[in-house]
Amino acid sequence: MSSNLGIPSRADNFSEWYNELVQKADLADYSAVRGCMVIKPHGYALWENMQRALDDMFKATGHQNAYFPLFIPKSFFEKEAEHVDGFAKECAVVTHHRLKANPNGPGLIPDPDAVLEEPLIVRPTSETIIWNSYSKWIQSYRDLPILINQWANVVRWEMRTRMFLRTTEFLWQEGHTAHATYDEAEEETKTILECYRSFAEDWMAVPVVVGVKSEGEKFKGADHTYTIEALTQDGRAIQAGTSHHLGQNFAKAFDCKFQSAEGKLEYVYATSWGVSTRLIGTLIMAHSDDKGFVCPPRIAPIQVVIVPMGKDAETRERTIGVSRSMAESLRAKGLRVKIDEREKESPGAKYNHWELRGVPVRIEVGPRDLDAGSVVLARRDTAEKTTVLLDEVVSSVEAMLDAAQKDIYQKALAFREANTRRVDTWAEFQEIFSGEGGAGFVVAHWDGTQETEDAISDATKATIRCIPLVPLQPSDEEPGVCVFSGKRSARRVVFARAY
RNA sequence: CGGGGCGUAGCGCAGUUUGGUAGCGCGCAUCCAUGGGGUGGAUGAGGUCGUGGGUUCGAAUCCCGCCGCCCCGACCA
Repeated sequence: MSSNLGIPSRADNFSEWYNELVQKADLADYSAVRGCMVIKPHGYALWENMQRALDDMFKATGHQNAYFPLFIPKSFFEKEAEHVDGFAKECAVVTHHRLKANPNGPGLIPDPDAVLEEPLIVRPTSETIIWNSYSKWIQSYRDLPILINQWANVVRWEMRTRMFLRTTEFLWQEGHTAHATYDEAEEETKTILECYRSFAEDWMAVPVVVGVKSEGEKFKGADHTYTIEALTQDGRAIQAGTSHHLGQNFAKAFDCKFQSAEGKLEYVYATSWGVSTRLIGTLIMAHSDDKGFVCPPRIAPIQVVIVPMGKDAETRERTIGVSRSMAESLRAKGLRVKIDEREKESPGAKYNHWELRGVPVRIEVGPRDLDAGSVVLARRDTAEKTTVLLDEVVSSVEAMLDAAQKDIYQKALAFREANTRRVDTWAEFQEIFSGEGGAGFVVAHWDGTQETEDAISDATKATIRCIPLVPLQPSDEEPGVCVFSGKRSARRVVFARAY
C-alpha cells in the first residue's frame, strides 16, 4: 500500500509509521534531551482541547484544581513500602543546588559544597507530597471530602521511550481525594472512571474496556485499580486511564487521621486517578491512516479548513472573500476554522497538508463552484466529497462533523470486535500470541492466581489488561476453567500484549 | 543494561571498500509561468562531514578512544 507520508504504511511497519506520523503531522518533535519530546503547537492545541473537556468533567463532579511542588523529599517516598517498590528505580534525583567551574578542565560541575541535605525526587506521581499536606489539613470528618486535581508534568526515567506513549517527562492530570469512608472513596473512583470512559468514547471516539486491574497490574500502593483499556490498530492494548482506590495506605504512611461524628479517630480513605499525554498516542494509534492523522471532530485543534483557489488576483479575491464570510458563519457556531490562504501552494498540496494534520472537514472554494453557487466538502476519515450550496454550508458542515465523530467511533468499535476473541484452550491461546506484536484482545478464563498470570505472561508476553466491570458479552461472566491451569474460573478476563 | 542501526546542508541520503580538499533529491530565497489531489522553469543561499586523538605531503574516507540518537528486548502510564 502506498503512503502519502513517504514512509512505511501501517501494514509495512506500524512502529515507524507512528513515529513519522507524529512528526509530520506537526504534533511533536524530538528534543535535545533523551526521551523527552517537544509538543508542538498543533499537538499542544489537541492537548488543550483534551484538558478542557476533562477539566469540565472534573469541575462538574465537584473537584477543584490546585498545585503541589515538582520536588518531593526522598524520605516521603520511603513511607509507603509498595509505592517505593513501584517507583524507586525510575526516579530522577536532585542532589545539588549549584554549579561551579570545573577546576580540572572545561565546563561546569555540581558544586561539592552545594550538596542538598536531603535529596529531592522529581515527582513521578504526587501521592506522597500531597498526602503530607492532607495530613495537616484534615482533623475532622467536617474537613472531608477533599476533592483536588492538579495538571502537572511528571518524570519517570523509563529505559525505553516512545513519543506520547512513554516519554521521560510527560504531562497529565492527577486527582487526589480524601474521604471518610471506604464506600465513599469507592464511589469516587467509579465516578472518575466513568468520566474517563466517557471522554475516551464520546470525545476521542476510542472504545474502551472498563475494568479492574489484577493484583499484579495494579498501581503500586493501591488497594485496587480501575482502568480503561483501548486497542490500537496493530492489536495492542493501551492503558488509557486509571482510577485507584488507595484504601488507607497513604493515610497510614502519612499519619492522616480524622475524628468521626462519633468522636472516633480513623484513618482517611484515599483515591488517585490520572490520564496523560499518552491519550494523544492512543488517539493516533486508534484512528490514523496511511495519509496521516485522523482526529475526531470534538477534540480536533482545527475542525474545518477552507481552501480558496484561484490563479489570478481577481479570482483569488472572490474565493477568499467567500471563504472569510463562510469562516465567520462557522465560527459563530463555535467551530474551530482555519483558512489556508497561502498563495504559492497548489490546492493538492494543501489537501495533503491538512489531511496529514488530521483536519476532519475541508471546504474547497473554487471559481467553478462559486459560479454554480456551491462549494465542495471533503471528509478526512472517509475521503468522501460532496457538493453543497453556499447557504447550506454551515448545516452541512455540522452534519458532516457529527457523522465523522460517530463513524470514527463505530469503525474503531467494529475493529475491536473483529479483534476480540474468546479462547478456551491453551494451544489456541499460544497460537494467537505466537507472532511478534499485537494480537488483539483475548477473552479467556483465568484461575485468579498470580502464578498463572505470570506464567501466561512469560510464555506469551500477553498480560491481563483487566477484569471487565461490564462483560463484553453476557456469557463472559459464566464460570469455566482457566485457559492455562485448568482450574476453576469465575469469569473471563481480557488478555493482550500492551504498550 | 543486552542486541541492531545511524551520525555528511533544515530534512532524507550518496560518497568511505580503493585517501586527493564534498555531491544529489526535497525543502528554503527571488523571479516568471501555473493553480479542482504533493505544478513547471530559471537563478541563488546554505556544510569546521558527531567529537577527541593518531597515521599521512594530504583524511568524510584508514586506526584508536569517546559522545549522541533511533529501532528491537527486559521495565513501565
